[in-house]
Amino acid sequence: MAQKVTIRDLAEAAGVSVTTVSQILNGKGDRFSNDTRDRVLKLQEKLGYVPDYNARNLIMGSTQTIGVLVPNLANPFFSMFIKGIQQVAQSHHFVPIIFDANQNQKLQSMYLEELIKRAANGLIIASATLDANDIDRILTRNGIPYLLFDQNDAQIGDRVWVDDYKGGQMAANYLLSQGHRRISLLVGQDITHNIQQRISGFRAGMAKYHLTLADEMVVQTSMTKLGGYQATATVLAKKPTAVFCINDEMAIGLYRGVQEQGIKIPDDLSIMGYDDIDLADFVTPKLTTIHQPAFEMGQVATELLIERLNNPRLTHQDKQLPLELITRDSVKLIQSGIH
Amino acid sequence: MAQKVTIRDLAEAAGVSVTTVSQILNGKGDRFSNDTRDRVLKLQEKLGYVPDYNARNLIMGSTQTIGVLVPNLANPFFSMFIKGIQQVAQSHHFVPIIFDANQNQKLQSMYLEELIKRAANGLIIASATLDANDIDRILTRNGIPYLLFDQNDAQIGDRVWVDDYKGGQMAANYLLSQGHRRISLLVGQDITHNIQQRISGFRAGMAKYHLTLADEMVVQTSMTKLGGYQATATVLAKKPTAVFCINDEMAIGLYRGVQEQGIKIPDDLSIMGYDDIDLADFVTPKLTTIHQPAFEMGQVATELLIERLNNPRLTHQDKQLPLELITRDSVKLIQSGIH
DNA sequence: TAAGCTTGGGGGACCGCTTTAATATAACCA
DNA sequence: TGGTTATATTAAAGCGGTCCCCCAAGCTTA
Repeated sequence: MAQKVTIRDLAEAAGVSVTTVSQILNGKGDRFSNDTRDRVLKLQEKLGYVPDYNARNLIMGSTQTIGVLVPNLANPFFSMFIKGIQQVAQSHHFVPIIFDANQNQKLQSMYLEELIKRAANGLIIASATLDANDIDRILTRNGIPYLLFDQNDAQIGDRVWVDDYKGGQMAANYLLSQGHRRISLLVGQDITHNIQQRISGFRAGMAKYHLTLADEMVVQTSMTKLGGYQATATVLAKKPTAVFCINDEMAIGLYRGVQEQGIKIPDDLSIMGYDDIDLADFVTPKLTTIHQPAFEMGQVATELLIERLNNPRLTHQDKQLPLELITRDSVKLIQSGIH
Repeated sequence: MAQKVTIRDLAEAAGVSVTTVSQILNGKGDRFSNDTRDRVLKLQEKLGYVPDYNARNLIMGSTQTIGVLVPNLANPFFSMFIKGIQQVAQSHHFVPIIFDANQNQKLQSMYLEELIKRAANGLIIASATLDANDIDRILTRNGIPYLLFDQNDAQIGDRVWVDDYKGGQMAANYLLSQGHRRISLLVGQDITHNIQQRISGFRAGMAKYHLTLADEMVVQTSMTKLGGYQATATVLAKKPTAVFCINDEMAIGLYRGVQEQGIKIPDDLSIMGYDDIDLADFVTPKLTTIHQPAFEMGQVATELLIERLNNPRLTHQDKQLPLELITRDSVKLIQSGIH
């Protein structure tokens, strides 16, 4: 490879000073003659000069980088979330660095450090296992603005959220309106704040019907397809008429387990999910679920963060996005004596 | 935020010179007394000193960064691929910067430039729409090693691949062995080299049975679930007994379209996919497909690239990974007079 | 005609770090 | 005792940029 061309090379070639080149290339060249300006620009093209990223950032103090931490890239919800991030980051000339922390505590800390090292301007963190206060401590110490996602309890950092409590209620209402009374709840291992909200909302929804969700009706497993599948027997043992899965992935896993037993959805068992990943529309039967606007959430999260980057002394930002019940084919209307 | 702590602050606090601190922190501190070393290390912890990334890279000339370009993050195949990349990158102290080019030509070029600007040490490119020669020209001009993926025609850059030709054959063989003769092929819009191989292999497989794949039996659509779904009518119109989808995503889309018509898989129609994304095991009926080791491919790709980074004058690297037929429930054994 | 603008351009400090080469002291050996 | 070597530490030269501030020459203007 040819030796890298520096600003000094370019200056020399153009017969001007380094200052002149720098100014012109940074759009501050009004005070130079057209002649000089053209010459520099032409020569830049010709020599293929690209300002050294590190040198530039060193002095500018910004990397135009946003760090992103998600628990699982393979979950379509997060794929969409990331796509949203990428889109608006790009339009603001930021670059997202994405880490899949794999729900692994240690890895997350590592990545967090890596992002700090790399002087990310801001962070978007969707972490189940990192403690919000830990994050806050380490990040504010380093003066890095961030936005917490999927973990909205702590009143720190900015926030983009959906009303999970209401989402839980919506799910309950719908299931109950379809006549279901014996409902099982399928949840993950570590209950983040937002999930907790969903559950509470669901409970509240049942309470309105003067029903309570017995503890024995909630079963825990990992929040993946496999987790849902593995929980099949346990769920079935509860003899529910419907099960509300705390995310679509698990619902899809449960689909398989249930269908393997020859049980028909929704005739023998109704299943409801949460997230509305693209897949929900492609399984058989199509999954009834609560739609979370993952892509928009990514967009808004990034917008808020960049907003704060531009204006550090903004007060706490908070944006809520709407949830929506998507009724498809996985929940059956059953007879019910009540109501 | 407290002013960022620099190496000078730390040096002063420890009562030693900047050099000393630098050396100790970079593991070259053998020549200093234990006393000094401990003092510096302790103080680093206490002050929370993190070396400035840009300053460091400026002088070191390396960013420890690998750029990754994929066509679609939401495709589970690429999610897994990326997970593989992340894993080995991490273990070699590299950080992947991932871009989802969204099958958009312009975006891809933009991202490529961005990656060059950011002085990525090397690139892994899975691009359908960028011309291999263009990539090569721009990248070698900048002296950046790279590895092309899913586009193996060009004999440039390193290469990790599976034998798609054989994969196509395997699919054909299996379908034919199950008695299918009237087979439709569902492919994408832009046929990359590897896909072309799959198709050729498939054709060759049929040829062995003295059959030919009529052009009218191949239908094109976009390589997504939605694409598969939208192709339903066209596919059905061909009246095949089986259809081979060039990737699993399309197969799953087709599943839905077909099932909406009340057509039973595999009883009325057999469907076969390619990739073996995790989902293949969770749809109903479970999808018979050809397994591509996405995760391993990500791992190997990264290993090869890092290998080259460490040793630029390596000869062309080439690694082949095995394909595997995964028979599940979406292909039916039908009566056949032949064989 | 001297002071003051305007126009076009350059010198050089500095960003935070690594590394080379040099210095100072202590220890060892014959 | 003087020379050699080992031990412990540092001064200073950059890396490739940006930007503050100064400079020179030609024109006005009162």
